[in-house]
Amino acid sequence: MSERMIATIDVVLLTIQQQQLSVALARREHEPFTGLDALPGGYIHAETDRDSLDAALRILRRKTGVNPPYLEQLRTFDGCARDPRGWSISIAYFALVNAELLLQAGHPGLSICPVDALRRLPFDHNDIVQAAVERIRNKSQYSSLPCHLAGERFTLPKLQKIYEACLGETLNKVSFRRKMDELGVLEEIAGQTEANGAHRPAQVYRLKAEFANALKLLQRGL
Amino acid sequence: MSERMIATIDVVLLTIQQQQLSVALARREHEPFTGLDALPGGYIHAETDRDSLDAALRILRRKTGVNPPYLEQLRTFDGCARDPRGWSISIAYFALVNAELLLQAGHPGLSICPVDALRRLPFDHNDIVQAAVERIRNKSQYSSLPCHLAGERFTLPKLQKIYEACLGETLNKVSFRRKMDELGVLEEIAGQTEANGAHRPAQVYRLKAEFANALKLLQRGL
DNA sequence: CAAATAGTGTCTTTGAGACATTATTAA
DNA sequence: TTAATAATGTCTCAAAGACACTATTTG
Repeated sequence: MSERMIATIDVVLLTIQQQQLSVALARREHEPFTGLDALPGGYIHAETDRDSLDAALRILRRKTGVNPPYLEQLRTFDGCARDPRGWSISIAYFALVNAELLLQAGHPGLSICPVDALRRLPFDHNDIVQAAVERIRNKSQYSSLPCHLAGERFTLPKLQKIYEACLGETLNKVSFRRKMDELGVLEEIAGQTEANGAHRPAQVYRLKAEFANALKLLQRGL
Repeated sequence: MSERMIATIDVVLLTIQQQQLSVALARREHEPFTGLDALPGGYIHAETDRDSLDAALRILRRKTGVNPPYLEQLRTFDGCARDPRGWSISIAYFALVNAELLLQAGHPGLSICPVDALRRLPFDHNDIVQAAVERIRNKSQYSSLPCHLAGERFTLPKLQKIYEACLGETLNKVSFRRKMDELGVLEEIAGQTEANGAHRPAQVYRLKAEFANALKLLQRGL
């Protein structure tokens, strides 16, 4: 029946490594392109996955070992030209995780590559990564999205570096702090500071519990 | 083979009727839900559609008779619960068209319903419409998107009403005109005005040719 | 001329960025 | 004390909204 299609999931798992926005790649174990690095992906299992979000979580867990604090659908890539096996549908997802968590999982076959230094990937995976980068650039301008890259505890200077890596530009310190204050998603961990050299230590913050799995938006961007 | 799925397209075709953001519905000709109004949709044809965008255009032409000036992917709705036939994938698209063009096509079985007065639709089509409304609300704040609802020629007061219908709020006239000027997508039709009562007639504008099929974005919203 | 909406000038307020100052630490 | 970064106060400039005024039409 021609209406039945190959349906897969691909996940763009982004993280910050050495102040660079980077993407997790998994060595492919199956044909086609066996042995090459590509986005973590796999088939939807209609018997066990309730929906594609479920499938994306399962695939991420299996291929990267992490349960990301942020996961949303990116968009669907499809057509007759993107897969040598023929007409295919890939529902692409977009996930964020702290780099330490990802390295801690230490999954075999996994690598992390800065998005600006990405080589040619199989299928249309370069297009998918590009769409994810556009999405994070866009949302970083007016939301708390990059906070999910920061891990459990972080200082404002570190968070600003993360925002800057996401946006690909430096930010005004005063404006950045005003915006974080306006967003209202952070809370001070009273009394806890982080020393980082011969100078005043920085206050440590965390995401308020109610925003751990939600985004907060600004009326006006950064 | 369990990885082969039912794959369909659904299109949210939006228009403005009586200053209200409205959605085109088509009477269903096939099971399930035969005879009920639902989003125009159909199967992807792997033999003839190069990709899902192609399929969306074909389906729109067949079910509504129009070739919309704006069409983009919305997102994919999927899972075991949304279709009585079982696990399914619907790649949803989002289209804009001028109401006159749509009525001119006069396609049988087609109706137009304000999104705020929408009754219960089959499948998860209410969710899909809601996602489309969120998308247009969002993009109307900082882009030329609503211009594609305005038809060939229009005055600035009419365009402002269209933006207001999209956003669901009234706008400041001076700010709106400054933003339209800043966008730079409009051109005056020299000498052409439109009278509309016992008062000064309004200048007629059109979209510049280079923006007929493109969006222009603002740094800051309206 | 009166009434109505189109279109524009300008003032006020808000908010973003620049710059400067204070705070706190290690050497 | 010095050097370095954290944190904050404040000034300047740009842009959004409010308001008022002019323009042009019909009755």
